[in-house]
Amino acid sequence: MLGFSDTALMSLLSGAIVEEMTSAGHLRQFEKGQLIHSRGGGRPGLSIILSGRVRFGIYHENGGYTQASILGTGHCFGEATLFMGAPRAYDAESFGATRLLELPPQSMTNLMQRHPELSEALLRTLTHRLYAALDMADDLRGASKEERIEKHLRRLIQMGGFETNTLPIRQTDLAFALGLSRVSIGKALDSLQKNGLIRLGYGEIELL
Amino acid sequence: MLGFSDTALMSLLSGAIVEEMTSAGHLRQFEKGQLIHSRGGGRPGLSIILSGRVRFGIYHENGGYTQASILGTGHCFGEATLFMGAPRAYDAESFGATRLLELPPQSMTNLMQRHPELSEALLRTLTHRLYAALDMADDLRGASKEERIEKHLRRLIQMGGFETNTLPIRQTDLAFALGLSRVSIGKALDSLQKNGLIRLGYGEIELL
DNA sequence: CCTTGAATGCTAATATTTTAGCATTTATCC
DNA sequence: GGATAAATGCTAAAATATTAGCATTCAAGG
Repeated sequence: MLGFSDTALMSLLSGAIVEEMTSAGHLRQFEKGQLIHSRGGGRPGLSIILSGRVRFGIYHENGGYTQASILGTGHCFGEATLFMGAPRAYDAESFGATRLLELPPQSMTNLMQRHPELSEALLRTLTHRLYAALDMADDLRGASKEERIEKHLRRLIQMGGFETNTLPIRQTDLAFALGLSRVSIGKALDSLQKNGLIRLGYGEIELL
Repeated sequence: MLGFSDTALMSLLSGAIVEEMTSAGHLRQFEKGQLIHSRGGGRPGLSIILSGRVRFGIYHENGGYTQASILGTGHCFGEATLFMGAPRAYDAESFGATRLLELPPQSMTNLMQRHPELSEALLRTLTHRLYAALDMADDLRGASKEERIEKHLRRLIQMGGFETNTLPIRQTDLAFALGLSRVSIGKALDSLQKNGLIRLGYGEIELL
């Protein structure tokens, strides 16, 4: 399971189940920057990222964009459509060339009934995701700008499964993601760079 | 299942399973304001709130307190100790007279293997909690003070299972929970009250 | 009903953040 | 290598939030 984050669904499943899921689901391929589904709509089902990365966020009517998170290879999404019957909460788009395994609700119910291991793996990933979200909320209200940025970058690397520590992210995205203005982010990034914690590039940030 | 939030674990389980869980677990009783477990420690296991309410937060060394959330009757907590092997993330204390059903990890594994329904119910609650947390994070970065306060109060009522819309909460707690100063919270509450959305009391806030 | 501690209300100086604008740098495409 | 669009850097005024202090109101217990 090379390159997977160890909290990703796929790294918690045995090869036998993965095979069975592969034959039960169906494959979708995306090139860089294609829309996977829109907020509010989308077919229900669980999607598993076989390769690549998916970026979640909201495209606003005024043209702005709020990035919520990035999930990398091995992670799944769409749990809310399965377990809450909810529509898609975010716009999702491929962040690079991406292959998805899509499992309709029926297949998932079927698989979970025959394999308690699958339910357990889902419980583990969701618990990890829940605590990551709670941690993020804690940061948003408690931590300083600099701490918030550093933690956010670490989370992106962790969940996005980036091999290197260089993230392809604009300061504008960071600003939206952390609820601050670009000027504030700029100052904080500057101070982080001066302390040797990060290196700033054009459209990218490296965590040292 | 009267009085339960419909996203609570107990409202998703059949009577048969509840009975079996009751005999497998063991009961703990608390009076108002007793410590249930401390952040960083705690025995592993799933706790289910049979009656009452539990308040989660962090007591700081400097004497301050940061309230994270309140869970009401029917909800469970401690998933992280089961599914992540993590220590307790928050200090937990009974918010009123409270009865807990505690299930050690072994019993839970056992029960989940024999009852796929239990796993599914857990998946549902956790998904709900995850999206509530993501929603909270969205609010923290995007929304105005007033919106943040209103949404936070609604979440407290929803998750805490308060029958009435009157929450026993101090403005100081709200300030900590939302990462703002008491002065800011005071102003925002004042404006909300003037718009007829809330009613302020001494140590309590009513959502209208 | 009086006392006491806790919670809220209020204020002004200080600090921080945003806004809006323009300048500069960078990567890409011809 | 020149043109172009996108991203970052920078600035100062305006808006907003925090801090710290004290005054006031409230609830509970004697």
